[in-house]
Amino acid sequence: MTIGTTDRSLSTQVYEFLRERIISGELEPGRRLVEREICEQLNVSRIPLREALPQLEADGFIRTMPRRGAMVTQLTLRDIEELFDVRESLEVLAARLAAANPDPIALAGLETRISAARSALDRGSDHEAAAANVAFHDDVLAMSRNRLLHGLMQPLNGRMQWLFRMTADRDIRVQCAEHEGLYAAIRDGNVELAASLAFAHVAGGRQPSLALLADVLPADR
Amino acid sequence: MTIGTTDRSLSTQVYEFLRERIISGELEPGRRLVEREICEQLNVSRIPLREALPQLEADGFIRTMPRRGAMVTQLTLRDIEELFDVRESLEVLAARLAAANPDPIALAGLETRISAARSALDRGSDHEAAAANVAFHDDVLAMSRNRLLHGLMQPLNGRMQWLFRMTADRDIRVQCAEHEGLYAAIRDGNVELAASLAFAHVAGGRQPSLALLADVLPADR
DNA sequence: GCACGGAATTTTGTATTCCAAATTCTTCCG
DNA sequence: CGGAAGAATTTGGAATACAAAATTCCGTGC
Repeated sequence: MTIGTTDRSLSTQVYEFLRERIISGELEPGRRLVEREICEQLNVSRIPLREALPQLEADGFIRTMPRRGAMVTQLTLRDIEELFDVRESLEVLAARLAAANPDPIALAGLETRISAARSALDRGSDHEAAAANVAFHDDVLAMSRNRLLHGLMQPLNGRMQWLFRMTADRDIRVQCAEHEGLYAAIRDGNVELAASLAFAHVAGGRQPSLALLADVLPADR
Repeated sequence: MTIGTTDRSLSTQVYEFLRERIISGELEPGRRLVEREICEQLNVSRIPLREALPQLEADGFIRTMPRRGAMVTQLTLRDIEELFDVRESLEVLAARLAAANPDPIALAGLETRISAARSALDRGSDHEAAAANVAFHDDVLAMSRNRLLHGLMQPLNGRMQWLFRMTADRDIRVQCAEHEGLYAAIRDGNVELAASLAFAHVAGGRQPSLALLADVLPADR
């Protein structure tokens, strides 16, 4: 892909380009990002790149060390536990806020996600079902009508995306069922039920994920 | 102040310089940040400045519009409600985690904050007492031993600091009392009590603050 | 053959200069 | 007084330069 033909500032495009490749795993954890390489590949000068890097760092996608450049963040087991704790709290908040404001249009959107996941499941496409489930979460977040919350969660989810890919297929049917329960609670405006279902949903994926990752992750720093 | 004599990268120093001045209110909300001015004032080139700006934006301290530069974030009433919601959730999580791990050294630190606040109060120095109370919150955050949580809360608190200054003196004695209760719950490892006290503590400051701000804040965007 | 030390190379951090495009300011005219 | 044309400012970005730090490479000695 050549950058420069579309809209927005180059810095933003570089940011998005790198973020996508980190989330997708193409730039694997630990990979060093060498400025010259990226500038050459994207055909941009160092200025927009060096504006993109601090953003990526602020969002936790890379770590930079003085005079040693940037590398893709390598999550430790502890990092992931921290992520789960925070995500748990914020997903619960999102569910609570969504249930407090069960807007019909947003509800219809959630329904779409659920039926998409279910039909993908029927067709045997676990991949599509997982994607629909990710979209469901994002929609709940949007439905919370708290832009700050949504903005905070985005990079957290991005950082966990590869983890989702590793582990989400595990119990995708369970996830779909939980989503349907959560949807019903939100639709009915049952704030406390939505909160506890959201909590259970996130918490439920925790131990299995951590167990799966225990041996592939680096030790804590 | 002249930048350049201390350690760390210039970008970081510029970032911190601007952040401090935004938090302190010296750079008031809505103020435009003109690159040339800042570069001249700090005697740095545009490069480190342009690396600092995306960081400030990622942390919510400034907003930038393409081709129109950066300005200090002007919180709307809705922004502040969103902040309260998120802070509520995260402070509760921090209290919960701290109570789950009542480390003696950290507890001693909390005690120090409490007695500092109380003695400042006895001396009639509301200002110092408020500072000690802010430090107390930060210590609880640190005690949660969740670096992600701590990192997320920092800019949120920074953005609300001027609000604290406006409203904190109001019921500083109530705050101290609530802190003491929270401290006891954490010390005793009473996770649920700590959580509900933290919730009440944040939620309690909410309506009074919003009422105070209702007429000075700009309308929602 | 391998560890070690130092030189050569690469990379980052920052400055400077330059330019186009967009925005803002000024000024002049109706 | 309002508005439009032109001037000045400002941002977004490129190219180049260079010192300092880090990394790589290589030759030497063991």
